[in-house]
Amino acid sequence: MMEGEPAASYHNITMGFVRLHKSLPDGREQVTGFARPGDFLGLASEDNYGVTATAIGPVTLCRFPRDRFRKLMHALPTLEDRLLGVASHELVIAQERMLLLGRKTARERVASFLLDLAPPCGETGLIQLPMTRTDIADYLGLTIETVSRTLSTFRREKRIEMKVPNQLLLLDRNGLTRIAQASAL
Amino acid sequence: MMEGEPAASYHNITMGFVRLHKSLPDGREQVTGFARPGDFLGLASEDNYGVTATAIGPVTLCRFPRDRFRKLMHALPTLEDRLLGVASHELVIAQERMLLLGRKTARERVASFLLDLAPPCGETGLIQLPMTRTDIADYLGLTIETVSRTLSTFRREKRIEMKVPNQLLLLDRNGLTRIAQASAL
DNA sequence: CGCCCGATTGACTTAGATCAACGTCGGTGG
DNA sequence: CCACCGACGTTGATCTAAGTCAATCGGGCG
Repeated sequence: MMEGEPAASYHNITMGFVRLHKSLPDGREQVTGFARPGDFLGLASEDNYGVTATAIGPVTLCRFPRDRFRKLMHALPTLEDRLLGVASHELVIAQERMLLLGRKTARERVASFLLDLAPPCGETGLIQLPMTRTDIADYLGLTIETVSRTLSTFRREKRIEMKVPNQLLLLDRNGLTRIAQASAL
Repeated sequence: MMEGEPAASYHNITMGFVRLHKSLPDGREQVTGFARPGDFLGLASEDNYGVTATAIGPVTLCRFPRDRFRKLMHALPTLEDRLLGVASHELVIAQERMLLLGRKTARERVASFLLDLAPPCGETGLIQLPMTRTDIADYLGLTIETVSRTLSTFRREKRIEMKVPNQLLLLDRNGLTRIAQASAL
């Protein structure tokens, strides 16, 4: 699924991770979101896709041809209802990201990012990062260097632990929450 | 309608302009969008509103209590269909804004903003700005000074004309389009 | 073993923010 | 009627957060 291409299908991820992104002619990239198993792709499309989807590692997904899916949707009002709910939720998330991209500092962005990843990890605070530093940077509107430096700072401050680059442990969730919300120092 | 408040109603603007925004505890603001007559408010809500709506000047709107509206929606599948379409469109716009906020320069942002305002003005290119420089800055993730300076630059470059601060004329739509898309200088 | 790719760290640069002064206009009251 | 005031906008000087450029590290793979 590629930005600008006719939106022929909806998809549902069954395994793996997908990066959704848009780009500028000169190569600058903005990751608009990451999709995890269970996520539904294609809602943010009109006649053409608005973003490009790229697999991060191996992915399996379930494809629904657009016309057939729309018929199904009309036959099952509950489904359409559900989709409207999903779309509303995505809009709320999108607005939160505008606040992050438009007004937060690098430190606040990275803290917000870590906390967004936290829920699925429950109490343990152990986070697997399926994406590279480049993906994170393009997601947060920063450079890989700034992401790396900020993570190092959090490590020095004992807010996170990171033995390997793509697996980390939240040590100070409260502190990170304060930083993410920009509540006074 | 205020960020975090229970989402009690949907609204349809019949007159005037509304600013939708989120803010950080220390006062930093991000305008997530402006709404014009005909626009529908409340789609981007779950149980609570995700943004605050503030009137820019006098506004009249049509209020739909949430429960009643949802009943109506279930009775009229065409309406729900329409709303899903609106939500998809909003998502596409939101993604475009993430690209702008995350990756575009000040110059590119202001050019994009001007072009977004252009359509309703047709060929003439005469744009009425209902919002202040502060609103524009908070919309584009910039400061008022940068917005003002960039507009002055465009004026010096004969791309726009601006006799009074809130009314301007597009002189070089092609040039602005090139700038907005970041297509080589 | 050596290569390559991703991540980290350091030195330096810069776009845009901040701080500050000034201009302009519309409203208010003397 | 016009002098004052406050809000909004513009412009200039300076500062800084984050970007760029560059060197180094480290782990997986052929």
